[in-house]
Amino acid sequence: MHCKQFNVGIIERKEREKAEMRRRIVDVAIKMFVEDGYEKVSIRNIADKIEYSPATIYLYYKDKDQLLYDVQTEAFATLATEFLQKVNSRDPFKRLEQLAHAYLEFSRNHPELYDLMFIIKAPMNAVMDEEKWKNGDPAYDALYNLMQECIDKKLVKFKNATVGTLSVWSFAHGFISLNLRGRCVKVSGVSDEDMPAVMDEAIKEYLRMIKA
Amino acid sequence: MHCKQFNVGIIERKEREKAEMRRRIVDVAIKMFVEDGYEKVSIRNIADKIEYSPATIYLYYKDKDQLLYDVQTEAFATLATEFLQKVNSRDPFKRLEQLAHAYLEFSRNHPELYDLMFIIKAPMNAVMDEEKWKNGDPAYDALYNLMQECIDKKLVKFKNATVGTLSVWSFAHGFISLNLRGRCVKVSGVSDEDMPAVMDEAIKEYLRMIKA
DNA sequence: TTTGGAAAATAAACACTGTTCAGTATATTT
DNA sequence: AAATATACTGAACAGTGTTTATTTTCCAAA
Repeated sequence: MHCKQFNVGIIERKEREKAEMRRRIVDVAIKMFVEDGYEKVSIRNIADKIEYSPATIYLYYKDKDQLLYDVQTEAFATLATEFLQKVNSRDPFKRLEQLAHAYLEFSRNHPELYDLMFIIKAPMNAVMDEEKWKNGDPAYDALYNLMQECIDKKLVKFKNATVGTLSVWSFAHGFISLNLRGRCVKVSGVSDEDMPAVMDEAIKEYLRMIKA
Repeated sequence: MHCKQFNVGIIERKEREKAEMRRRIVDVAIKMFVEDGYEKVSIRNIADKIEYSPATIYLYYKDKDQLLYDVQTEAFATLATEFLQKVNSRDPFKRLEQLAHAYLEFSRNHPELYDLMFIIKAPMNAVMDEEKWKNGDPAYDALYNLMQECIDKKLVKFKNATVGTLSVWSFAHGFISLNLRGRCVKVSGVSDEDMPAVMDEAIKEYLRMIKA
């Protein structure tokens, strides 16, 4: 109970080491996601790769959901980077098209990350009911602000930015998730190779329709 | 190797009993899905409820995926029934609206079934890569044929029935699945109670947009 | 420099999961 | 009644997330 910690340098190093360990865990987890798929990501597998005991992970994360939440954070950071790179047009509506295209491309290049970000339940269990889910904010806000600008400049038919944002997002997510889960190809008769083209056409058509 | 079964009545009864047992298993499984959620549906839980050993279930189903596939079949039958009841207008475009509404309503009344039908991976593992997924066909065809009729009568903007069908379906599924997975409410600022209204409005707006 | 105590890591266990298999009980045929 | 085929199950295997008691490591005071 008595205060016995005097060396500030050491507690700082300890905190640094704690953060480094969390980084190591998340890095391995995200790598396993991308390389081996969601199924292979177990606490024991992660522990094996970082050469620690499974119990050690629980010294750094309360449970698996909390860990997956941090992995999700990382995945959203990747998406944000790609948005910044690819959404750069002067014309707001063109930026909307670029954003949609970047979103689709991300889902194709990182399907396992997309899963974790938008489909899988687990990481959301780490978010308590009262508090807010912050991971999705930058990506959502990027679309929302763009939508608001398009509405203000009368470039789209939407009157309400929230409805417009959710509509565009849902349209893209619907296609992507149905496809990722094998519901799309296996029922529509569209071949696996042609699916991306169909999706591109549908998105293009949709964006043409919402244009004012 | 020699043919030793002579009593046809008995083998017929055996087949009947086998079918009855499969029914009992599927019925309990679907009941557990609806009542307790996907998470609680384990082979052991099902076995407990039907008062048989877990190993017995494997005499009737190769694995859990095959069982979930049969549960999915049942769920799609429920959806088909609701379609038949609620999609009855003379006007094809109105039928399209009715279909969309019925789809949304189904997802709200049976979220766990919706999950199994359109989101969860497992039941699709039972479908081999070469063969077709038949469960979704009646529902997909209902929308597809309706879409084709609307195109033929120039009631919608779509030129291609497949693109039109997948677009409408994806739009609805996107909203529903983002919402079911807690991605929608926790990022948009829309309250949990207002979400259905926002979805209804968005769908209404979309249907207005695709109208020729 | 040795000792006392805090902090970090772990082995082992618990309660689950899907699945398999050897062995038992039941039903049918010979 | 004996032999055989069918139906069923207990126990085990290999895996999961998680907890706890124990050991190892590390740092500060005596």
